[in-house]
Amino acid sequence: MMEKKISMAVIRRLPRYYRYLRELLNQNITRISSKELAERMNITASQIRQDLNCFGGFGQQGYGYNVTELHQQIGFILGVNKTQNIIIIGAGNLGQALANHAGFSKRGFNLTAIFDVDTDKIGTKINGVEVLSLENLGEYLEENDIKIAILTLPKQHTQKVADLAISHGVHGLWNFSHMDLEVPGDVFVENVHLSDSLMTLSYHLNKNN
Amino acid sequence: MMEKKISMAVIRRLPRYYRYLRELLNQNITRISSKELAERMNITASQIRQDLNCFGGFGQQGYGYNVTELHQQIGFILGVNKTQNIIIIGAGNLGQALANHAGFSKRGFNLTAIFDVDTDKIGTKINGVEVLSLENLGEYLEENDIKIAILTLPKQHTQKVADLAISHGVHGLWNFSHMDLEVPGDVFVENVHLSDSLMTLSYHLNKNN
DNA sequence: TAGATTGTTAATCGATTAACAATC
DNA sequence: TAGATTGTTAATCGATTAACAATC
Repeated sequence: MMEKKISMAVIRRLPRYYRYLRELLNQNITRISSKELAERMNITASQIRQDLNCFGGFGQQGYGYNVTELHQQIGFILGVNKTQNIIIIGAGNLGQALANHAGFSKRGFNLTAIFDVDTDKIGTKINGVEVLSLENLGEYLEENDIKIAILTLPKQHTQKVADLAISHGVHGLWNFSHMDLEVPGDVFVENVHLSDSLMTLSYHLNKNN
Repeated sequence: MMEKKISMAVIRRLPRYYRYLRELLNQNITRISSKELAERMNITASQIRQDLNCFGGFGQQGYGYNVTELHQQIGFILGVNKTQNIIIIGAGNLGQALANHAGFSKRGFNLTAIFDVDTDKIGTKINGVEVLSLENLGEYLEENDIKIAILTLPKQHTQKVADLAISHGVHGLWNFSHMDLEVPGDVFVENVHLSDSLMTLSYHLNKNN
């Protein structure tokens, strides 16, 4: 499928396009030019056309883009057109919040299990999903088709749990631990470093002091 | 303070430097060269020196950087050396999880109140912090020194609540709603679009299909 | 056909890396 | 002093924007 390498900058814009196209569909707008979409998104039309052409010619000269089709194509590129199983490792505040988050299932992510070490939590259900013992993680991954694990556990344990998950077939890690993971080249890590994010905000409020 | 414009790319790396320097301190390492730090962080020494020199010459030729001093300087640049009051607007799953998150107070962020519209929640406490009615938000902001608001409410209401907060002195928004905010030029928005982040991860697992 | 807008090439801009003189 | 490593300038690389021929 891949010909030239797609830059990270482009990839990170795709979900935003997807979001704006969804909004257009909600407003029953079926056709849009790069120029008008650019105005709505506050970027250049040139960037939109360059970005989309990384994946193919989705538009039509003289007409623009068909919103339904473009939305669908980007959904396909992002892999949200199908169901993907995910697990959460770490049933703390954040893990629980993510388990209860409604938005993920809408985008095809199917939470099948939550893992923790706390015996008070093991055996209970969060948002209808069972909490299992971390001891059974390897076994569980062998028996189920899980490519994505959400890491919401204390940072001291994150690397070794990640290693375990990877050794049992997980290829994508959504890492909420406040540290960087080392993984093989064929595993992708998406970091959500909340403290880093908050510090960036703080910087902007304090830069003129 | 500011002379030349600091690029966003540099700013987003600062919390990561801060994190690695903290780690060095924990290991009782008091001195480090850009070369060695670069190896640990998997970036180039050149980039480290360029980044740091945006803010001043923190190093010493022939020696390297004093870890304690550099850590402190970056903390100062990020504004985490002092206490900053923050509020959470929206006491749902995510709002509650953030309220319970221990890490923020460690970096000087002091949660003073949580706002919601749910009468069952108003008057209760989350992690020792009172939940107040959203109706009292404007009044509260007038009476307290709050520069940062965390937005964890349904996206349909986020823009108007943001407008209200801004009109009462809030200058930084940590936006967890799945939408983009429009704000005046002197207000900074840091977005945490979790769905976008998860879709980026999904892309990488599906790109070779 | 004429008008509009894409796909794509070329130009510009900014960020990263390399090189090295300054200096501790 | 000699060795090491910074601060900073120059070179390279990549990403964004502009321009325009292709074409619906």
